[in-house]
Amino acid sequence: MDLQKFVINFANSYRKKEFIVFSAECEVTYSGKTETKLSLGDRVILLKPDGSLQVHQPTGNVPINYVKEGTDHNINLLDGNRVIINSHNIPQGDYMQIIVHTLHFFNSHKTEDGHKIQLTGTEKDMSDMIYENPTLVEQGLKSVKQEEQTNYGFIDVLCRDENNNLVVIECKRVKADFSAVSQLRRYIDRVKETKGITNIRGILVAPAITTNAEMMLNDYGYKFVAIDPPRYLEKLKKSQKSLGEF
Amino acid sequence: MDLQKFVINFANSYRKKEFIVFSAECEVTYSGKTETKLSLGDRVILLKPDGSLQVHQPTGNVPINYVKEGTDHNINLLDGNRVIINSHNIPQGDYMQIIVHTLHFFNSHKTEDGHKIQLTGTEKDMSDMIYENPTLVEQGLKSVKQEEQTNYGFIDVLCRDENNNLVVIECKRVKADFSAVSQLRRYIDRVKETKGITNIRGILVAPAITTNAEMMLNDYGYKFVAIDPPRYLEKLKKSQKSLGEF
DNA sequence: GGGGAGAGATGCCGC
DNA sequence: GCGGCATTTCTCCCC
Repeated sequence: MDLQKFVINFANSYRKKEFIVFSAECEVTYSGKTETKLSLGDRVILLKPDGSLQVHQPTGNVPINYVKEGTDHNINLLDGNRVIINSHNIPQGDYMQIIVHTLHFFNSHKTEDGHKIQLTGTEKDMSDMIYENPTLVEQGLKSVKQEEQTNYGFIDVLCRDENNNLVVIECKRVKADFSAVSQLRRYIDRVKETKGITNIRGILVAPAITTNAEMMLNDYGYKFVAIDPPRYLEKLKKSQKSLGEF
Repeated sequence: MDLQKFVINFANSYRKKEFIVFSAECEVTYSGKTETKLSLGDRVILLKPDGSLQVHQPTGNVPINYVKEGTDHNINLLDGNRVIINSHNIPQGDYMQIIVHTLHFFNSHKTEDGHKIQLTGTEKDMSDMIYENPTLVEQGLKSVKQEEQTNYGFIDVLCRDENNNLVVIECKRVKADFSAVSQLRRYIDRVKETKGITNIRGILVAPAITTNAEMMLNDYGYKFVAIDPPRYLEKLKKSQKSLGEF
């Protein structure tokens, strides 16, 4: 497909809100939240029906450049042998420019997909599990409230221990770091202040914790309990079962 | 292209490490860090030369499903009218399965792109600007050190004020929130402890701060100074200039 | 490779 | 829309 035909096809497909996919040797500049410049190379470009556009290099999980949904796009022949695509998103303050030198392929088509993804094994699942069964965390623990709102953010799970101390529990589905400990401390500070109580404990629940974060946690007098998110428990059970079967 | 030809072309292109792009009505399941299920719909799929694969719905800036670089892929006819692609990444513990019902288009090609993106206007640029010119933040401020390491993380800029107090400065390139305040507090706590001093102040520098975060900041006795990242300053100057010209 | 923190983070939900 | 926060975050840098 020559560049003139590319311009016409692109414009038609864009007007019809089709999913446009093409590959080209191109340069990209972006101006908005920052300024970026990407010199000539081969990239695959997706322009979705919602107006979002992504530029993909041959490596990496994320687009090297992009504009969000609701962006307006404009295509023109720049001279005999180049094409320029200007993309504006006024509310976002974003502007992107692609200069196409060579087109490798072009495709566009109507798409139908109303489905949402179903996902399990999130932090919320972990919080639910602990709220339902707080003794997983500590003997004698009783759940009080989930997602308790404070002015300093919300607490994953609030419990009482067997000595009737309030216990603030913060869950992380991956290895806990400094910011998790800071978050826990922030909630405890706030509860101490608003409820005017001092017999309050903090527990950080995660599959693991970094060494330094654990030291900080200990400095603050809080506790770490290692628990995997629900999905990992299932996986573990299955693998143990399989091992048994062999 | 019929499904049998799709399987053959896919396998050939994959072996040659070409950039594969296709669109299909398909189902996707993923098992790894979580478990996901996505039922039948139209998606565009990218398989890059590095082994990473992404599934894109017609909307959104990010892939709905993906596996990272270094993943192994396997394609087969499932029965007369479906194709199954199995993707494994053993080190990551990831497994993905795509069942293709209808193929909309297929393309693959060699790509060349060794270029890295150039980017300006980051938090580091902001930190540099403040280190070079600390009086932007406060009259009489003198820079001491950039990226001072503490056991609780590193400090963006360390200064002394005109009364010889140590001043810890934390920069954010976007509106500051609770976690920025928590971060500042963590560093100050640590400096107080390790250096055994109490005449230490905290300043949070950002273009803006949320109301609640500012209350928390005030509770802790720290200070907020509104400064835009370098690029925004330029932008502001330009827009003021333009206004003057009209 | 782990730890720590930024990112043009993105996306989701709540108010 | 802002706020608060998780994310299969991803990416980079430093130890």
